[in-house]
Amino acid sequence: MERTKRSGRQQSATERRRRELLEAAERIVLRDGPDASMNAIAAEAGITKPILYRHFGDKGGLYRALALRHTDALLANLATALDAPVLRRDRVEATLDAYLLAIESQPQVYRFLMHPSDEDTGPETGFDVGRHSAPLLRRLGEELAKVITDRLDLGPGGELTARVWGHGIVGMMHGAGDWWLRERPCSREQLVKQLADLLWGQLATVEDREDGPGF
Amino acid sequence: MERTKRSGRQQSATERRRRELLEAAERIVLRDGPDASMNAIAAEAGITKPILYRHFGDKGGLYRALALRHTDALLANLATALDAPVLRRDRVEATLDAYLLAIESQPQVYRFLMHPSDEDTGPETGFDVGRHSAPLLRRLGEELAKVITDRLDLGPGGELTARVWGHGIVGMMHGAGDWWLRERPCSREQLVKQLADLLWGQLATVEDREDGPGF
DNA sequence: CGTACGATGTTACTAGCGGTAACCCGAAGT
DNA sequence: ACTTCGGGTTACCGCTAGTAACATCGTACG
Repeated sequence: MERTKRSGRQQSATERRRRELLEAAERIVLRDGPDASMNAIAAEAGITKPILYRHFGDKGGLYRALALRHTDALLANLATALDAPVLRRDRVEATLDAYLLAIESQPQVYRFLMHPSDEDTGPETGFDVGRHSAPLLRRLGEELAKVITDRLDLGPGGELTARVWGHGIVGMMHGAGDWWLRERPCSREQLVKQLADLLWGQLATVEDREDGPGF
Repeated sequence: MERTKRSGRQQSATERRRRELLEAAERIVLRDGPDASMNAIAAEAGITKPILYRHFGDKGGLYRALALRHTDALLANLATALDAPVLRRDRVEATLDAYLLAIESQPQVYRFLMHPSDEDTGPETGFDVGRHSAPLLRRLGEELAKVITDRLDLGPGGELTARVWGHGIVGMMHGAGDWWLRERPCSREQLVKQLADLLWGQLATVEDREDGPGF
């Protein structure tokens, strides 16, 4: 059992190597998009394919490892925005802005995270059909649901409401952000304001058009 | 230029054939998911690959043709729900319900439409980077934006607001629907009600928890 | 009637992908 | 000295999307 010295050194070495490989992979993914090939990644790292497979198992494993870092970073950002001690409206706007700033400043990372072709979530029980992508969105939704549950008094059944709202708001953020990133129809501040207005019930209070068949 | 007779007959024949091929493709896609191979589709149709390529150009073309039908059908459904002469809240709920009913009753079609691996949108000008999937969501968002613009009096800059809201609401519907379809945490009616509440500004009016650091 | 055309269909192939088996080598441990 | 083991390579498998070349049948036209 006296392998701590060697084993420890080895482990740190392999982890360093792993990080190097991940950085090379990131460079290639940023250059070639989500369909970067293992050959290209291996070449960028100065090695050949089997090493990648030894480290990450399969392509999904590499992509998951690669995604985890950015996912964690983004989640941390959003968590701080969500914890700011300000008015609720300001907090919501800050969170939206943090997300949009992230996807705006690194659109290639965003596209990679959101559309990882498809990977399976491993040997999961149940759910035999139809697993696809975007575990990030699920994590975001659950995280937001937790915050909502903690902060708001939603009464009985509030936990369900919080989860619905969490995933709904995240979906809204994602959908609008995706469209905005592609078309750039306005500034980030404007987008944040419009979305916050929507969440603040403007859709319900705005008047009908006078000329149309208003209902 | 007198080829109308033959040409017409031929065209109808080829279109019939095309429909047959599409139906075979649909059967396979429904069975094998979005990564159905061209070989499998051709085999199901009783032919071989090159014919598929003659009819649809490439795999993206086949998938686009296949997606178009369902997309149109879904859009038509939502349009009728969106045009119902009832209160705005009821109309919103009906639209949400129509969407959720569609994805609930045909989840495989839904997954195929939403995650078509990745296809390029053809020789499009501009947008050299980052095209991915889900043109359906964009169409939905734009359609909803049109309805909002037509119906609501949003004042100056209202067109932008309508588009933001359209894509935001569609994103909310999509995100929540995707999560709901996977976890089935509640009935469709409950989900619709919660989402409509969210759009009706409940997030802004609900009270803080008394025990937490409410802001 | 013959013939040229056009659409339908096939076989056989290329190029590249993810993934793997077999082997190689140099540095540590006893 | 000799074994063990992790990092690395070559060469391969099975599969995919996509294509070139060839065969076949029906129909329009001289």
